[in-house]
Formats: sequence, C-alpha cells, structure tokens
Amino acid sequence: MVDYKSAMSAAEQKCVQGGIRFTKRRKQVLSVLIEADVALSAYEIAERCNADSDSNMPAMSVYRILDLFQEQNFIHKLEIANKYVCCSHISCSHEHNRSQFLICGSCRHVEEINLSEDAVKALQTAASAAGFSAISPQLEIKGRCAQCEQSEDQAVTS
Amino acid sequence: MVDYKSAMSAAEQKCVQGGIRFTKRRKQVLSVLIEADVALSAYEIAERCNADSDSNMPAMSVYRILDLFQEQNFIHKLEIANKYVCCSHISCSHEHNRSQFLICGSCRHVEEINLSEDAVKALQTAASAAGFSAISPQLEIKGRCAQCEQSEDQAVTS
DNA sequence: GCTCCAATTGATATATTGTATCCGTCCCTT
DNA sequence: AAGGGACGGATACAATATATCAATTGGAGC
Repeated sequence: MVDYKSAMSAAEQKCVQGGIRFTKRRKQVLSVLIEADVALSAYEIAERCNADSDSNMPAMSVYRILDLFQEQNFIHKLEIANKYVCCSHISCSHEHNRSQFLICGSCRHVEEINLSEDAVKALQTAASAAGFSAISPQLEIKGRCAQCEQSEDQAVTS
Repeated sequence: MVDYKSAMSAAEQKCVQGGIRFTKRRKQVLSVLIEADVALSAYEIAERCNADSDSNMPAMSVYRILDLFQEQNFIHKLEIANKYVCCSHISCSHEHNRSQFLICGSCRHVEEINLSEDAVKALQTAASAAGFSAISPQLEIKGRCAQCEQSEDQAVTS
C-alpha cells in the first residue's frame, strides 16, 4: 500500500521538477490508482474517476495520462494482465530501476517484490547464454496467491 | 526451430491418443506456427492460413484451435506479447512442465530457454516470501536480443 | 493585464485482441 | 443407417489500445 498524501505530493514535486503540469485529470488518475488496492485496467480507471463525481473522464485521456506516468516512473504497466498499478516506490526520493511483480492468475492480486541480486543475476546469465544482451528492468511472474490456493483447496475437498 | 515433419506427426499422434481429431483446420494452424520463426498473433495466423490457398480461416476458428493446442501443450501463449509460439518440445515424447521465454521488446523475437533449477528456486522462494504459494510453470522475461542491441548501438553512434 | 505558444484535453474514429452464442455439418459408434 | 458428440461457420460483441485533429488552457514574456 502506498500512502496517499506522500505519494501525491511526491508526484506533484516530480512533475514540477520535470516541467510537467500536475493537472486535475492527472490527479484524478493517480488518486484512483493509489486508492485501489489492485491493478486496474485503463477503462476501470476511467469508470472510477467518473463514479466519484460528475466528471467525464474519457478512456483516451486515461491512456495518455498512463503513458506519461510510465515515463515518470509513477506507475507500472503489467503486460501480462493489461493492467496498471501505482509504483510502490513513488514516494521515495532515490531512483528505482528494477521492479518485479507477482501476479495471481486467479484473483489478479499484485505484489511488488524485490528479488535477490543472485536471482536477477541468474536470469541475466540465462538470457546472455541465449543471445539476449539485457533483460527488462521490469519482471512479471504469474503465480497463485495464498488466498486463492486456499479457496481452491476448499473447493476441491468439498 | 522445430522440425516440421516430426512436429506434425507428433501432434497427430498425441491427438489420436487423446481422442481428438487432427483436422485440416488444425493442421493449417499448426503448420503456420511451426514454419513461422517468430511468435504470431491469432489474426496473423489467420492471415497466413488464408495467404497460402483459397481457404477462408476465420479468426474465431484460430482462437478455438489455439485454445485446444494450449491444452495439449503444443503451443504457448506469450501473454506479454499477446502472441503464440510453437512449443520447442512438441516432438519430444517426455513431459515438459516448465517453460521459460525471452521476448525481445523491440523485434519480438522469442527464445525458449531453460533456467537453472537454482534460478527457478530463487524465484519460488521470493514468491513464497510474498505470500504466493506457487509460481506459474511458464515464465516470460522481456529483454533485448543481441541483434536489436547492435542496431541501436549503430543508431546511437551514427 | 494581454498575447502568444506550447502543453493539455476533447472528440471521434478505428485498430487489435478476444469471447459468446447458436446452429449446421461431419464423422464415429453402435 | 441412425444417433450423438465433436467440430467448424457465422455473427455479434466486449475489451484493450492507438491515431488524428480541433479546442482549450495555462504560463512566460511583454
């Protein structure tokens, strides 16, 4: 979970520093992503923006803003799920160039984790051996969260 | 690369064993995937089927057949790219329950690799620590292939 | 304060990927 | 040869994403 106030102010500050405006639209989108506890699709973000008020956020705007936020490292796109999450380090002042996600294949719950250096090195070594010079700083791993595992156990044994 | 003849005959055999027909449509789709050296989208598969002859392969059929092929472990869906590739072990008689892919973010070239047991264990350990009981047997890693790295170097230095 | 310019947003159209459904046909089994 | 299930045809539509051009807004400099 990301602290709302510190995340919003950090984002605002980074926008100012980058010569980018932190507009009403952009605040709306970031708010929704911070307050959501799960990854959201672009259209879900638009819906939530529009549920809150009489605003009319078109999906097109959401996509534009998401692109911007990705460039600014405010959010991550989970390509396996076609969904977007707030970066858990958005409030940090230092740079984060690596991020890894666990995505539950059942409930789509997302956990941002930190792999050990050794694990990342092992992946990089395997990639090099296959002729890939570099792996993406963002890694997505599909799995099954404990809660879904439990419900499935119950379903099977019932 | 997968050998065409052995892959097709292996697929046919496995279909027969599973009580499934290896129909003309299914042969077409598998042929296209074997002969392609890259991962293809469902619509690209349909196009290629239709380019070859006067056949009319609807996308709907492609999706149905791709679903079946995934169940039979003939192919893999790359969720990062929304594309499909022939399993490099389709002709093997033994079981393969793990597969890992390197996907070039630029040219979409795909390599199916084998991570070391240790690397997989490290990922599983990290996942367990984050409350995920299991990770998917299929892992997708985005990166940059040597060729694209080279072209980019040239572009930068020119 | 006013003007101009660039950034931002609005509006609309369209591409791409994927699913749902219902019906007809074909093939195997009996 | 008849019955039934597997398979494919056809159509509609949902979900995700991009392209494009016009309108607006919000500052920087005057």
